Amino acid sequence: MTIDSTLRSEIQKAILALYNQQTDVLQLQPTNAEFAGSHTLVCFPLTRLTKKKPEEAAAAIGEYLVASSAIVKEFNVVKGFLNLTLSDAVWVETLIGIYENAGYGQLPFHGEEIMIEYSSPNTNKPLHLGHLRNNFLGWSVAGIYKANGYMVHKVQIINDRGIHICKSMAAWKLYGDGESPDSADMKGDHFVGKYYVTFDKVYKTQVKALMEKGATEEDAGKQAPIMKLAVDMLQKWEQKDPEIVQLWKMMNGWVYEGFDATYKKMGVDFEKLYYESDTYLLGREQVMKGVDRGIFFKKEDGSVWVDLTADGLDQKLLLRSDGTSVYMTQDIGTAILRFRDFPKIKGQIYTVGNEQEYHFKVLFLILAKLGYEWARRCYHLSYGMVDLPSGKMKSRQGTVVDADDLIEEMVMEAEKQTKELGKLDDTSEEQARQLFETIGLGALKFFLLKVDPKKRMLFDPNESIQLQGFTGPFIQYTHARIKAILRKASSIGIVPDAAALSNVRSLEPAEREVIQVLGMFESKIEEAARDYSPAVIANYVYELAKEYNQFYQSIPIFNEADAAKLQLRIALSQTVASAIKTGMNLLGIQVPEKM
RNA sequence: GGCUCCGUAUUUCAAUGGAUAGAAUUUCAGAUUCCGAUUCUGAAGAUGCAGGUUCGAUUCCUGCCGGGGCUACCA
Repeated sequence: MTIDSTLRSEIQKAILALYNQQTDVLQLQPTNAEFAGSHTLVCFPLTRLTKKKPEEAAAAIGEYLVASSAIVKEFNVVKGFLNLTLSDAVWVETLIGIYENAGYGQLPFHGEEIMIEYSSPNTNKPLHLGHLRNNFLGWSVAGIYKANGYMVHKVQIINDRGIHICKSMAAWKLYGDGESPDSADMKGDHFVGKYYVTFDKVYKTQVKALMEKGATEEDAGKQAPIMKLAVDMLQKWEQKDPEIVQLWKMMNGWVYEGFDATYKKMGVDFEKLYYESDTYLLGREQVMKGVDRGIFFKKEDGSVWVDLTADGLDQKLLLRSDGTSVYMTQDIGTAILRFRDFPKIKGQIYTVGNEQEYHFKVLFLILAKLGYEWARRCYHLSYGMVDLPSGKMKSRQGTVVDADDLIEEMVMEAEKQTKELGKLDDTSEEQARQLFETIGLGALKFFLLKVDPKKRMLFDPNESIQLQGFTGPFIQYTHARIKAILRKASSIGIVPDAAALSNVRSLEPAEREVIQVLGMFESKIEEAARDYSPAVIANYVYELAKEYNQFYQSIPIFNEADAAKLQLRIALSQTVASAIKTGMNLLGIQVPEKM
């Protein structure tokens, strides 16, 4: 029973007693700092029930609560707002409850399973900044669902098939000269990406040359020899030409090796990988069946379409006139395959950028038309783009921020700034290196996760490694400092004990405030799942750390003669530390014991 | 053009229809016995424009202005 829900039922009792009315829509919110109290009941909406002015009703309810409820100590009324002050015993009890609950912040498995897809890059070039937002977001939402008691299956779809990889293949075949990532001393994904760039350059020169000879831009695009080679490779691949399949496997293999290294650094993982090359045929089969059942229709040229005009959308292509599949086709197949593989999942979450909102709207509609009732429990976790100060990232213009480079830079910057502070006396080389990674990655993850996923955001590489303010390292530091306090406490033999704590009768305001924030943790985890938003957790953990720092600053923890009070402060510190740790872990961020 | 998302301090982000719109950053002024100055306190500074709905609007509705995205037999 949380304080909020207890208080709600007390207020309901009061309204029933005073006005003989039932209501479960009470507007309860935290009290503004300028007024006394911790909880505020907004009384304007109650006028209909009470038939009184808000101020009068507020005063009456306040008086009733103080007289009859054990938890409400005082009240004051400002306009229609009823500010309530709770008794300190309630706060102490709350703290003890959290302190003794080892599983705080983690609900037990309640039987529901859910699948989350994230990452899902193309296999023709390395991961960039946008992928980082995707990966951190997906991984974190998975963690948040787990904390809410779900069994979560993390998957991704690898877009290993299609013209994009054939472009890299074509360029490598023409200019690669048998080179491999090893011989070039490059990461596999960067190596393949290099040939994708080569393709683009050559292609542009060829198009330009053809246009100078009088071809239209469209024709030139199709006629360029290197493009013809890529298209030819794609067709041969579809016909399972052994040589092409071999080349395709080799180049994708290089990319996977590179991706794996990056995933490891990012700290993300997957339970199962789906490959487009494995699912597009199932998609095609399903589409054909849909045609037979009259859900889709075939045009004269043999292409297959779905008509969504009744749903306010357009007609959408599902199979090309030559019978080959498109993006939508394989996504249909993938979705169906996943529900076959994991029959118990209640739904799927797709972590994909918001430029594909239309695609997923269509996909879910199609799946529903095909009769899959789970289609309405598929959700597109759509996130905004990451912009740079120079504007939008464009791979063709080389204005992308490479994921590997960025992580490397963040770690180096963390090292530089930590060394400037010069507090690494007793740590080994290995520990120090680990710490720099923890701080660098922590800063990066926190920076990308603290913003509401739905919104586009700005990433300034120069400013991203802040150690102060609303940042990951600030919170990491707060945790490390609490740990130092706890080490000292245990060295002088202070061990909190619930029975002793419950003897504490009065609290300092700063202590009350920390406990109040602490008490909101579980509701924040629920909220984060409901909104698919790690930003909720990031904001909460920051608030908690800030609140603790104020407490730390205003109250000398070890200058307390009263043993029970001292224990309470240590219990408080310990509880905050573990809440910070749990919260940060939901964001995929480690918190060091020392830093 | 149609559909859709977004416009908040210098800047980057907050704000279930609630009180004097919060943080961080920047600048200036201060604090610190205990555990660790990556901390804390104070000051300055904002809702694109015009209407509407109501006790109350950053939030909901309409229009305008400005920006992004989608609107492929690409993925």
